[in-house]
Amino acid sequence: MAAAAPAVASPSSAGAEDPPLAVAQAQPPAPSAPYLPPRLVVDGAGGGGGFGVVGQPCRQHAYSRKQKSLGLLCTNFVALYDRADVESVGLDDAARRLGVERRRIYDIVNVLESIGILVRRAKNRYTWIGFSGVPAALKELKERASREMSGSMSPSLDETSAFNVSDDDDDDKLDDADGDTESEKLSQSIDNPSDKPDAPRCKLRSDHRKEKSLGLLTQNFVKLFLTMEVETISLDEAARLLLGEGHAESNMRTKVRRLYDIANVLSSLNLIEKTQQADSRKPAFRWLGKAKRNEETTITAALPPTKKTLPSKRAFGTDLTNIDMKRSKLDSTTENKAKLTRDGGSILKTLQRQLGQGSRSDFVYGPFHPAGARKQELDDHTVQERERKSIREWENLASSFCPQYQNQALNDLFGHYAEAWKSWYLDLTREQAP
DNA sequence: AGTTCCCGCCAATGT
DNA sequence: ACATTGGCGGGAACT
Repeated sequence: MAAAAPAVASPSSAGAEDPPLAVAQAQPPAPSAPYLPPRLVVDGAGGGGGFGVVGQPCRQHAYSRKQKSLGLLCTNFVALYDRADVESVGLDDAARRLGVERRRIYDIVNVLESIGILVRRAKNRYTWIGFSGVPAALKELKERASREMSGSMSPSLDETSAFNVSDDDDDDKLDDADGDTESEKLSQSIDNPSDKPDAPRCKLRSDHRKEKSLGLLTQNFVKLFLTMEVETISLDEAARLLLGEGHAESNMRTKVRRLYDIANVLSSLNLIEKTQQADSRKPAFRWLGKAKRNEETTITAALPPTKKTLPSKRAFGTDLTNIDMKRSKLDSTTENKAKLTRDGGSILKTLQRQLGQGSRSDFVYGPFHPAGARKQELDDHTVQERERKSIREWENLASSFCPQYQNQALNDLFGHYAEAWKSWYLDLTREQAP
């Protein structure tokens, strides 16, 4: 069953009343092409240091997993749906538009939901909340975390004595008034495999699944950042912490794999950033969503506002599709994508216009791993300052970045995103420091 | 050689 | 029974 291209067998291709996401849909002038993805984001990639100039798919690529990365997909996903007029997201629609298989969408959606950006409404249907939902979700997570932590736990020591993968959690969905989705939660309590002999009935058997869900893992991962004071965690540590001590090696490996996935999307959302552990050169992640302990009362949004670079020109990553290409398959049709690349700008244009074009927003929301830039930076002045400084980096980056792929679409979000953050901060401060 | 992590099989779940 | 969801880990791309 080679499911090469995403089956186009979709009833509502044109979507009679599909959401107006079609912003970037510019009928590709290729009626002959089988499915032809609308756009693609061609991340600089350039592997091996060839990302010299902007969006220009270096000659024919081979495969490049970077173009298929979850992070990129997430970026595109957000760019595609984060609009004022979007309220519903259909899985099939997303998959089709982004040119990926369904499975991938589930990954994205699951973590986005755990962060409050989405809520499941029904089968195949999600409601788009947007970044404005993040603060509340994080707050919730933090509270829950500290709550469950205060119980019986020694400082700086492992938590739950769970032997299995089970861990904390007391989930309770995203706040939000009104009775929305089935606020399923359940505090499982898996234990020995050989079930409980005389357990009345609170067994919750088969809920193992949920415990290992990406969404939960994401929340727990985030909790780590929100609670611990160390501001850089390696996936190894995270896995170790999230898993009990009961290491399983193979278990760890799997967990780490998942964490990579999560980290990638969180990175694309700019909630975390990849760095190196203070002293040990080990790669690790740092939380960017400022929310830890009491910090200055300033609202310093998670993303450094300052800097209004944005060269006014160049508008890249506008594509919303991940090319479809099998792992190791040099397809000659590859050259097609080159063509697709240009023409970008539609969304951007639109956005700019509705944003009051011209750099009104200060800062490029998503300089996701600007490949070269970041690397160089690290290399340059070996990052050592363990604390703050992230801001600095941003500025730095902002002024020296190579805009390959800057998703301007997100600029717009920044507005209410910051706003949300702000209120969140005040809220927090008020409540924990009367 | 080690790290990162995409891909998609196929088992739970849902309808 | 068919459709959705989504663990899970092999193994390839990328350091």
